[in-house]
Order: sequence, then C-alpha cells, then structure tokens
Amino acid sequence: MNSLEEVTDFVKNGHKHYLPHISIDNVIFGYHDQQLKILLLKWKGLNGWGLPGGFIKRREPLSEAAHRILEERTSLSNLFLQQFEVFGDSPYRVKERNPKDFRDKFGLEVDEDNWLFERTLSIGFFALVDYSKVSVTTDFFTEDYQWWDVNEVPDLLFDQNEVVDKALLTLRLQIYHQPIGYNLLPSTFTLPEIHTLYETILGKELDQRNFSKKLTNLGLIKKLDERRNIGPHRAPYLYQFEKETYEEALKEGIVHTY
Amino acid sequence: MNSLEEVTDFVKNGHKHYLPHISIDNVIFGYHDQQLKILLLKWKGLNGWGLPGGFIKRREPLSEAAHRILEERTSLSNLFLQQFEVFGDSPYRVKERNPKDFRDKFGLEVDEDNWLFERTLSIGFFALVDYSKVSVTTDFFTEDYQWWDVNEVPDLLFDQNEVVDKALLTLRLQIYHQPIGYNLLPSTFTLPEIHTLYETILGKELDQRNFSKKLTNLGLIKKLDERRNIGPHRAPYLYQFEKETYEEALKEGIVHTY
DNA sequence: GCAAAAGTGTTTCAAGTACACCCATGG
DNA sequence: CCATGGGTGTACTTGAAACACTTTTGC
Repeated sequence: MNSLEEVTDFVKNGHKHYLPHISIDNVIFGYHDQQLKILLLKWKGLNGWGLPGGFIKRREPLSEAAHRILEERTSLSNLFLQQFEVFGDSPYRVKERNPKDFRDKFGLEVDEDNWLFERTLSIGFFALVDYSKVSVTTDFFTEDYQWWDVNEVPDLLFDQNEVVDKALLTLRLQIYHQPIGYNLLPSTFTLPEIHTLYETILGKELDQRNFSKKLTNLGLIKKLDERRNIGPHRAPYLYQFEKETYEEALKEGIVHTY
Repeated sequence: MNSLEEVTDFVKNGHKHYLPHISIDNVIFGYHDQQLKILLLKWKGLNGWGLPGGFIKRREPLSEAAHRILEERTSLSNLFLQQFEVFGDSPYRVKERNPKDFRDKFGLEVDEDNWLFERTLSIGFFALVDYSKVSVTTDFFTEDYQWWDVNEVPDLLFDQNEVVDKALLTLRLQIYHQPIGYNLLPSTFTLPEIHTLYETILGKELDQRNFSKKLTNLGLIKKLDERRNIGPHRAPYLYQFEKETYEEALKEGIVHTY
C-alpha cells in the first residue's frame, strides 16, 4: 500500500474488504548473531514506534490473515506463527479513535464514522525468524523500520508494550514445552549456536553440558560428521534437527525444564 | 432477552450496541458429585445444542463482556474465566450466515445485510464452576439447557465441538501449572474430594498419597482440626486452601507434574 | 606456545513414582 | 464384627543441577 490512490481507497472503502473492529498485531522476534530482537515500524504522523499489523479480509481465515500480514512486511512465508491473546481491555482498546488526528497527521480527509476509527480489538500473534534473512517493507503509513533488542523496546503506540510483554512471556513459557530453533537457525548449526539461542531467548545462562545432553536425549538434534571452520579455534561439529522428532515434539509438547 | 420486542430490537439494532463480527463463546465446566460437565443450551429453531455465548458491547472491555455473558446465564460473578483461543479458520467461521434460515426458524423478518449474518469470529473463554450452585437462565433463542458429561458431548452447532475440545485441552494443560479448585469445591473440603476433582478433570487416576503430599508440600492446602461426618465410615479431615499461596501460584505458575 | 573456543562425565540432590497395610466409623 | 472408605511412610528410580579439565585450531 504505497500510492495515494491505494491508501485513499483503503481508508474510504476498506470496510468493504476487511472486517472492522478486529485487527492483528504481529510480534516478530528476530534472532541473529546472539541477539533477540523485535521488529518495529515507525509510523508517519503518529511519530512513534509500533508493531506491524493489519486487518482480516472478509472471507479470509484468521491464521491465513496473520500469515499474509507477516509476509507483506517480511516476505517470509511458512513461519511458526501463533496467536497468544486478544487485547480488548485497556482504555485504548475500549474507546473510539480520533479522526481529527488522522486528518492532521496524514493529510487525508475522512468522515467521522470512518471504519478505521471505530473501536478495534487486536489479536496478538508472534513469530520467530532469523532476522538476517528478512527484508522489511514499509508503506504509506510507515516511514522506517528497526530491529530492537527485546530488553530495550521503546515506548510504543497505543497499548502495544503490553502486547510485546505478553508475547515475550508466552515465548519463554513455550520454550519449556516446545522445541524452538527451526526457523531461527541455519539448516545445520553448531552446539554453541543453539545453546546461545536458548540462553538469549530465556535471558539466562544454561549449563552447556546439561543442555546438550538434554537436546540429544530428547532426540531433537543429531550430530553430523562435518565441522564448521571458525577461524583460529577448534572446529565445532555441525548438528541438524531431527525433523520427525521435532515435529512430534511440536505437536505433543515436551515435559521438562532446561 | 425474553420478550419479542427485546429480541426484535436486538436483531434490528444490535449492531448499534454491540460490536459485529466478534462473539464470545463460553465453555462452562461444572463439577459436582465427582463429575465434570459442560453447560450446553438447546437452540430453538436450529434444534441443536450449542455453547452459551454473546456479543461485546461497543464500549465494554473484553473480559467484562465475557463475565457479563457468563453471569447472564449462570448468575455467577467473579469466576475464574480465561480466554484460550480465537476461532476464525473453520469454514463456518469464514462464510456469511444465512438470513433465510433465521426467518424460517425464528419467524423474524430480517434484511439480507443484517449484522447477525455477517461473518463472525469467536473468542473462546472457559470457566470453572460448581454446577450445583448454578441456576441457568434461558431466553428467546434457547428453549432448554443441560449439563453434559465432558466425555459425552453431543454434536454441536457450527464449529463448537472444536471449541469445546480446545477448552478441555487447555484446562488439562493448565492444571499442571495453576492451582484449580477454589471455585469448584466448598470452602472446606476433604482430601478425597479434591483428589477426585483432579482425577476427574485429568481423566486419569492419581496416587492418593503422592497427591496429598504434593498439595501439602506446595503449601496450597492446610489441614483443619475438624472432620466431616460421612455416615458409616471413618471421618475424613477437612482442609481449606491457603489463600495467599493459592493466589501466588495462580499468578506465578507452578512447575511440576502430578 | 598461546589464546580462544569446543567437547566431554561424574556426582549429588530433589522429585516423581510405585506400592500395602492399618484405622475409624456406623450399622 | 464387618463393610466401607480414610489415612499414612518408605524404597526406588529418574531427571535436574553442579561442576573442571582436556582438546583443537590458527596465528
């Protein structure tokens, strides 16, 4: 959505194509180089940072909408993407929005009863990606994007800090019950790499020996015969996920701690 | 909503008071006499069983709406009530509904574009109650109610079997991480009572000695000096929940299995 | 040979699981 | 005294946690 015509049509006629009153907010966790980050977009006019989000098409399945919205921004499909909560309690989520702001800030003429300004609940989804593989797209409403460290998320628009906090909490809870890493690591990776990934997501240290025992005992990863050459140090072995065990664990859940 | 005037107004003008496109479905688990049941309503016209549900008022916080809808049916307030998933993927949740059916079945005249017939996502909530304390209310659309054993839920309207299945799954998962029982048991109860409650919810046997050790070690319940007189058998001791520990565990979660 | 990172095993402790007998009560 | 249900303790097994030294590599 880049041209003025497209945007005007979206604002004026969007309610014919999208469901009003419900939006999707995606919390996109990106991992790379031992850092866990979140994708934020800088909104024009509003002059603040917010989550990539969007609306559900009138005949579009919910999860398809979440994937489409994610793909529009990141060009990535087939990701692990999960709904975690509907936000509809905070003061912002109860009141109507203000069309005057919109007119001033975007220079678009809108009616008082435009669909965008009615009360809108938001369904939170989160996804995990390797952010070095992501090329982010901005549009008419957004002028910039940035990956922010999860520990340094700025004040966000609306109630979106709450959304991010809840997503992070859910992710950390989930890591105890489901395998994570398939979308975040290259197809072959080393033990130190996946070890650091888990430490980064959980925000705490994990004993390296116990950690590798755990993953190996669960049968989630298997050692290959190759090693990776990493400069002046001992070459680490490469591993890869055991696809079947991994999928199984995703479905059935794991009962354990790390 | 009982009189014809009220109903007609709801159908015609409901969209002015409620948010269209989103509804709430409550899965109300009721426990009593060693049985875990679910509250279902029999719909007039549609001639099938379904969940008690409703719409969100335009300025009403989401969780308040869920509580209101629950209270309208059960007269119970302040219950443990939790959202667990938004349903928006199944074929029923994608297509529009059919106003012809409605006219035929309820004898109400409605326009093609009436708000009730647009596509509607549903937010699933579940609650836990002692069903002997519940007096259920029906209305214009519902002619009967019944508590159904969770293992004998009939074919439900729309996609609601999926909703019930997911609620039960969530409840069973949750019982491993949160204390349950405060809303389901009298203020004082015996060990066999809470033991059976957990067995019933999980649908499997739990060793009685290990179970009581667990709850006591976690500090969730405390033994009183009284006993309950239960006919021709040894009188069991009464217990009650440790309010502080219980609330703490609700907030923080428990890491354990049973 | 040295700096930097990888790899590897054992012990300890806590928690979960399995298991069976005696006790109390009312009829 | 007997039928029914309540109450209690111990041994075993499993998994989590703590912990340090040797190996490899390129410079």
